[in-house]
Amino acid sequence: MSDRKIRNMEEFAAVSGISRPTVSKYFNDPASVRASTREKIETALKEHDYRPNIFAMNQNRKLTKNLGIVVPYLADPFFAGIARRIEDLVISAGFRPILLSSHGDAKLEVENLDSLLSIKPAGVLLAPLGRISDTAAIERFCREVPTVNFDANIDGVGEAFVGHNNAQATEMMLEYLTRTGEPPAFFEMKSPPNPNANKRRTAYVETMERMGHTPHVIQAEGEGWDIEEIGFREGARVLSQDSLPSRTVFCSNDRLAIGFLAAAYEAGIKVGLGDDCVLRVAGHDNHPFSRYTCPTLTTVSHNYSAIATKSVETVMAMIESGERAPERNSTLFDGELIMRASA
Amino acid sequence: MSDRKIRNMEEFAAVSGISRPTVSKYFNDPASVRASTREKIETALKEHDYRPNIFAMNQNRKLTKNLGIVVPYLADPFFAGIARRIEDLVISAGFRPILLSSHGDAKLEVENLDSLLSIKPAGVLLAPLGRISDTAAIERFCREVPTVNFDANIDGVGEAFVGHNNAQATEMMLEYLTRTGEPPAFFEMKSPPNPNANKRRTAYVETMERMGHTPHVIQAEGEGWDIEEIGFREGARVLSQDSLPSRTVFCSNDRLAIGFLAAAYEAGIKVGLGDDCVLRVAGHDNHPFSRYTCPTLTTVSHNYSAIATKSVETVMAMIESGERAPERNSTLFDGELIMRASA
DNA sequence: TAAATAAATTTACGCGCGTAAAATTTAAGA
DNA sequence: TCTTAAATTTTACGCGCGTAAATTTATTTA
Repeated sequence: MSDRKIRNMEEFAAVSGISRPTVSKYFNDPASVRASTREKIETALKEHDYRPNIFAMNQNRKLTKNLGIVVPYLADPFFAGIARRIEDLVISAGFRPILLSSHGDAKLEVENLDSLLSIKPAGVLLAPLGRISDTAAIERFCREVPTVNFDANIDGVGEAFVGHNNAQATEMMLEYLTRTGEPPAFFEMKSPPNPNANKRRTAYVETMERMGHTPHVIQAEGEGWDIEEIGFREGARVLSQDSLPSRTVFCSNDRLAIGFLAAAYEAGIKVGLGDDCVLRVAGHDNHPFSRYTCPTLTTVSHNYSAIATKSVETVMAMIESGERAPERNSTLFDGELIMRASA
Repeated sequence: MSDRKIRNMEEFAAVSGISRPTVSKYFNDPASVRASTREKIETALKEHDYRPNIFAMNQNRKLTKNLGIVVPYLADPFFAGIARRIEDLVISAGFRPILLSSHGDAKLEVENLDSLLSIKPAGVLLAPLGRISDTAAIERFCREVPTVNFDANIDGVGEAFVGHNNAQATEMMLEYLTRTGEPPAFFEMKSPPNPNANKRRTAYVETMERMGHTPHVIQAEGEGWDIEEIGFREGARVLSQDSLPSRTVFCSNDRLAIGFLAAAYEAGIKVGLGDDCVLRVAGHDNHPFSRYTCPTLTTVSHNYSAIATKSVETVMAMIESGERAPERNSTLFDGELIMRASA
C-alpha cells in the first residue's frame, strides 16, 4: 500500500489510469464498466486504499444506497433478531442499513421516519408500533419513500405487507393443544400494543367456535411494552383467584407467557405435560428466551428468515423498478409448532 | 404551512429575510445568531418546513454531528438497553447516533468501524467484543476518530474507559453469599468472549483467598455468544455429575445463570433460599430477564445510567475541546446488589 | 453622542462527486 | 478489413452548503 494519500476521485482516477467519470461509474456499479477497466481500478484500489466520499456521493445521486429499518422495540430480542437478518440481507444487496428503534414511543417512531427522510433512503422497511402509531404521519412518509411494512400490518402503511400468518399459527396450536389435552383459555393483554394480538384473539375465538368449544379470553390489564411484567402480575392474579376456565392456557405471545410461567412458579403451580402437572401453558413467537423458561415453552415460531427475505426482496424490487406497486399486497408465512415441555 | 417547496438554503434564506451565510450559522448553532435573527428564522421554519441537506452539510463541515455507537451484540437485551440510554443522551446533545452491532463477529466489528469512518463521525462510543477483537485494527481507528471505550476494557482502545467495577461487585456478592450461607463456587465460561469475565474470576479467587476460603472455579466448555445454551448444557453436566464443591453457585454473568437455572429446573433441583432448597444461584449484570427466571435471579446490577452518562460526557468533552486526552483514564462505577429469590 | 464591539451581510470560492453531451477509442461481428 | 455497437474519455456544469474576508449595520459601553 502506497503512503501517498488519495484525497478525491480525481486523484484516484489519475493513479489508476482511468478517467474520473468512468471511475464514478465503477463505484456506482462495478459491472457497468469493461472487465479490463474494472481490473485496473481494483488494482489501484488495493494499492491506494481510496474510498469515495459518501456525502458527496449521496448529495448528487438521485437514489442513495441507504435503506432504513425501523423496529418498534429493539430491546426485545425478537426484533433484534429479525433486524439482524434483515441487515445482513440489505448489506449483501449492496445497501447500507440504517437501523432505528421506536422504543415503544409513537412520537419517536415519527421522528425516526423524519430522520430517515433527511438521508434520502432508497427504501424503508418498517415494523410499526401498531395501535398507538401515528398512522397519518406514517402514510405521509410512505408517499415520499418506497416502504415495505412488516411484522405488524397497518392498512395504508407501505406498498406491501410481509408477516406472520397469525390465523394459521393460532389454529395449529389450538388443534395441537386440544388433541393432546383440552381446549385452552386465551391469555392476552387488554390493550395490546401490537395488531398481531387482535388477529390472534379473533383466530382463537373463531377456531374454538368452529371446533364446538366455548372460547374463554382472559384479558390482562396494563399498558406499554413491559410485557413480561404484565404477564407476571396479571398471571399471579388469575392464578391466585383460581378462576381459570381451563387447565390449559394459550398466551397471546411468548413474553406474556414468560411472565405467566414465572407467576406459576412462584405460586408453586407445576406447569407441563407430566402427571404431576396441573397446568399447560403455550406461547406464540418462539422468542429467543422461550428455550430457557421453566419449563421450556411450547410455542409457535414465525418463519423469520422467509419474512426477512421476502421483505428485503420486495423493497429491492420497488427500488429497482423505480415504481410503486399497483396495489398493496400482503404475504403471510405459516408458523411452525415448537413443542417443548410446557404444553 | 405554505405549499411552496423550499429547495435549498438559498430559497429559505430569501423567505426568512436573512442572508444565507447567517442561516447556515444558525443551523450550525442557533445560539450563535442574534435573538431577533433567530426568531425570524424560526418563524420562517414553521411556515416552510425546510431542513438543510444533511449530505451537503457534512461534506463541508470539518466536524459532522454523527456519533457512532458500536456494541458487540445487539440481540442481547443488556446491550440493547444500554445502547438506548446512550442514544437518548447523544440526541439530547444535538448529535445523530449511528448504532451498529458487531453480532459477536470480530470481522464485522472492524467493518463497522470502517463504515463509520466513511461518515466522518465526530466521535465514537465503542463497546468492543473483547478477547477476539482485532485490537490492531481498532487502535488504528482510534487514532483517526475520538473514541471512548465502554463496557469491556481493552488497553489502548480509545482515549478513556468507562465501565462497571467488576472487582467491587464481585466482592460485594461474595460477602453477601458467604454471610447468609456458604462460600460459593464460581461458574464461568472457559473461553469467555468478554474481558469482564476475567476480572470477575480474578476478583473471585482473590476475595475468596482473603476471606480464608478455597476458591472453586467451574469452567464451561463452549465458544461464542449463545451463552444461555452453554450455561444450560454445562450446568446440566455439572449437576448430573453431582460434582459441585459448594451448594452455592456464583455465575460469571446472568445469561450463564439463566441457562444454569433452566438446567437445575429440568434436573428437579430446587434453587433458592427456602428450607426445601438445595442450591443457591447468583448472577452478575442484572440482565432484563433475570427478573423472570425461576426462581428470580439474585444478581449485581451495573450502574447503567452512570456508565451511559459518563461515556457520553467524555466523548462530548473530547469533541468540544478538539484534543485528545493527555492520558487514558478509566472510570468504574460500583455495582448494586439485587436480592431476589435464587440466593 | 461618539466610540467600541458584536452581529449580519455581501461576495466569492471550494468541497467531492453525479451526470449529460459530444468526441473518441475499443471490441465484436460480418 | 470494414461496419457497428459498446465502452470510454473529454468537457463542462451543477448539487447544496461551509466558510473566509471585507463591508455594513446594530447594539452596547463610556
